[in-house]
Amino acid sequence: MRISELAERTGVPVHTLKFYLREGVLPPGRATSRTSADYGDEHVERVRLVRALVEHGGVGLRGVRAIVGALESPPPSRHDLLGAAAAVIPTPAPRGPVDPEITGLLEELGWCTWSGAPALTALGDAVAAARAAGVPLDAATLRRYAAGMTVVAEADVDLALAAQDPAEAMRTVVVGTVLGDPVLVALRRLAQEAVSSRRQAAADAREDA
Amino acid sequence: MRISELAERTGVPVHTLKFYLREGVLPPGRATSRTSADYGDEHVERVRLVRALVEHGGVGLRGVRAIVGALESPPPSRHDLLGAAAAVIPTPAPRGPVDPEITGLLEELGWCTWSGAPALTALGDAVAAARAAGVPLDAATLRRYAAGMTVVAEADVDLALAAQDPAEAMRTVVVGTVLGDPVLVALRRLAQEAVSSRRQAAADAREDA
DNA sequence: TGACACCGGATAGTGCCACTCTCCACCATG
DNA sequence: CATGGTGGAGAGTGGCACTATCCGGTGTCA
Repeated sequence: MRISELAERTGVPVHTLKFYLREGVLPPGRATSRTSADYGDEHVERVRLVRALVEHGGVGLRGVRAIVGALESPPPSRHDLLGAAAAVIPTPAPRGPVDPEITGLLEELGWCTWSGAPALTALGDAVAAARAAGVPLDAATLRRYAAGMTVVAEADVDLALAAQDPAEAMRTVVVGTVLGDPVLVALRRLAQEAVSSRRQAAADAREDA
Repeated sequence: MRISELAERTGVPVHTLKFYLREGVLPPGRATSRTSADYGDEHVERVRLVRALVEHGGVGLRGVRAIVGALESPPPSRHDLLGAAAAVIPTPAPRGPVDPEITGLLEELGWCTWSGAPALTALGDAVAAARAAGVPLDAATLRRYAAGMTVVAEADVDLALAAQDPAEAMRTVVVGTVLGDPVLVALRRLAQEAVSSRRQAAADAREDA
């Protein structure tokens, strides 16, 4: 198909598609002449991926470029998969040292991670920011958070293991992680409401009794 | 203290503080003369809150203004607290209708939420985006996600109930929700790694046997 | 064959937003 | 009295995703 049809099918303006081509997040089509190229279903899929990452994942085009680059050359073995995925998932720049309390907590959980891992510094910074803003985020709460995220991570790993080939597993891990975050955030809001109203109902029942 | 000392204590440039004053996210100090004002510890706290929300919460100044406005006039009763908090927490604009599968899932969980709630549409859009990007996000996985987030939400509600006064509870809910998101995201990454390596170890052990 | 829209490619411009700088009159402090 | 910080307002900066303009070439239909 031509670029105009690609635009029509994806709902993305032609200008933006050209921009994506220039930025290297959309591979060029098979050139049929000097001034026209042929795009296939894989381009439609790619455009949808890019849009989802940008709009819902909050990923910049630099991050998208890294992700699609990794998806195009997936690691051969399942073992490196998670490392390769972690290397490609955009993470906030580290802002400060990690509180020893955090590393202690992770050790206690048996989550031995290489000190300096992006997710570790991100955790340290996020906890420090929350506390600086006045949230009483104690170790007990963090442990409960960790328990909840373990449930989530089990589901994540199962989803990745269900993939047929390494390329699909890679896509599931990377894209599922990035686009799964907003899903989890929304579920957290809904769960807060549900838990709160359940507690309220229980309190009312006690009051009536 | 004067604005320069406020800048020094918070590490935020004077120009930025003036900007925050203009944008209404930082209340003016007590004027001691026509060209000088006095700032207190509450200003230091507020600046730290604003920085945390902007830098780590990814909240824009418009959202920060809404949040600090709500924190200054907290609801009197605990009952409205969650509603008031939900109204103030920035949510992505709804992009499309919610898949009936999602609403069915929530009903099944007993999370009866007003159709059209921001968190509900956000969930629908996030799931739709993930699926459009090729992530096989099935209902079973969503159920597991919901289970994990229930654990998180229980911790959230307990944290809010531990607050002394409604104002502190409000701050804990709103700020804890916004700044808790990056904490959870980081924990998810670490949990994925931990779960994956645990599974790997188990598989190796089976192989050796 | 010729008109014409469309194609690719490159350059420049837009809008948003958080921040930063400039300028000014004024006052506190040495 | 001189200096420099202060409050206040406007304009400028930089990053980034996108959008518009322009160009020569080309497929297509009359």
